[in-house]
Amino acid sequence: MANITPARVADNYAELYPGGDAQATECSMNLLQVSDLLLGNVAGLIKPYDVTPASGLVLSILRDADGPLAPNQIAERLIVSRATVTGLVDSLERRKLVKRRAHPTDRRMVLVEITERGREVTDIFRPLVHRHERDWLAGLTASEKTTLLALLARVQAGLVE
Amino acid sequence: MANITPARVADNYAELYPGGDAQATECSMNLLQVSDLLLGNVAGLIKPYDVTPASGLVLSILRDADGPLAPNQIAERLIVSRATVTGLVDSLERRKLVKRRAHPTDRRMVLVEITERGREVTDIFRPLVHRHERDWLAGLTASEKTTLLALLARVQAGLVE
DNA sequence: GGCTAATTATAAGGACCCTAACTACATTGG
DNA sequence: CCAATGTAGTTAGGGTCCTTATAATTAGCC
Repeated sequence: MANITPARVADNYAELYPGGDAQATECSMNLLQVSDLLLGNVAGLIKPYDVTPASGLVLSILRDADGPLAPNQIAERLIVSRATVTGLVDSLERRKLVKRRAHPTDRRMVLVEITERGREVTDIFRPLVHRHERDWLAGLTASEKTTLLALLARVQAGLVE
Repeated sequence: MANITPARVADNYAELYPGGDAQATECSMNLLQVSDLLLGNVAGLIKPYDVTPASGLVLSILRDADGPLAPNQIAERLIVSRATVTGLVDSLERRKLVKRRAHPTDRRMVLVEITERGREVTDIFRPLVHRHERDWLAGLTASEKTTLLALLARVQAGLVE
């Protein structure tokens, strides 16, 4: 098995990059690495249900919504383009997990509705993912998770400026 | 501009997922979201130099190595398959940023060598990325970054088990 | 009626990754 | 020595996810 360890900057980082911050770079590298591992784990977990991370998010959003949503709204929540949502909905519709319907009043719009089968699949894979999330982060105490969340929120703020 | 905020679980998470841990789920969601933002920022930053995140990593690895590396070694460091490295090296070679050479003794192997132009490009985009990493994380103090790194390392440990 | 804005869909493409199969070569054990 | 096995790199084929640009439709407003 691959022996994966936290990413480190070079020893001579400081002299190579006078304007840099070795800690900031290490944070970036490890943020990316940990996310990649996490995403891979999730992908492997839900693959048996024929769901991918992105389409799983769409299902999840629809499952929790009060009713059908327009692709537009889904795109906003996923922070992707509407064209991307079109493709994701296409693939979900092929698998009969969602269904497109006409908007009752605005005929430009489409409403995406989760099907009964979509609900069933979502209600299976999502608890599974959540249980694994719990296990993956079992090494952190509740207060450490609180700290991590607060730090991530601050990093995010710096990234969207 | 999109108003991106930290991801939150539903209010009724606890009753929906009795076996779950809302904090763990929020950590996962935000880890992925922050990484995605970070990767997007980096990609936009290096795009003018005609470098993508993955090929930039290959260049970076070669730039810091003592000499040429075998694709095998690059794949190990990137944690991707050899086939992926073949493609990345192909694209870098097309742009004259790296060059393939025969291994002196083992004729199964190839050595990938960064070119002078590759060094120049790397020496331009990498300091730029590092300065931005510093700015993106400027909202965190040194000790907070230390904390974040420690927490990420622990999360990683939970992910590779 | 006519203009502008909004919405979805389509087309074309790029970045990134994988597995499986294949070739060439090296190594090992009889 | 040589047959079997292992290793390195590539190729072929595929999949996911995302983009921009464009088209077609409709809404909303003057």
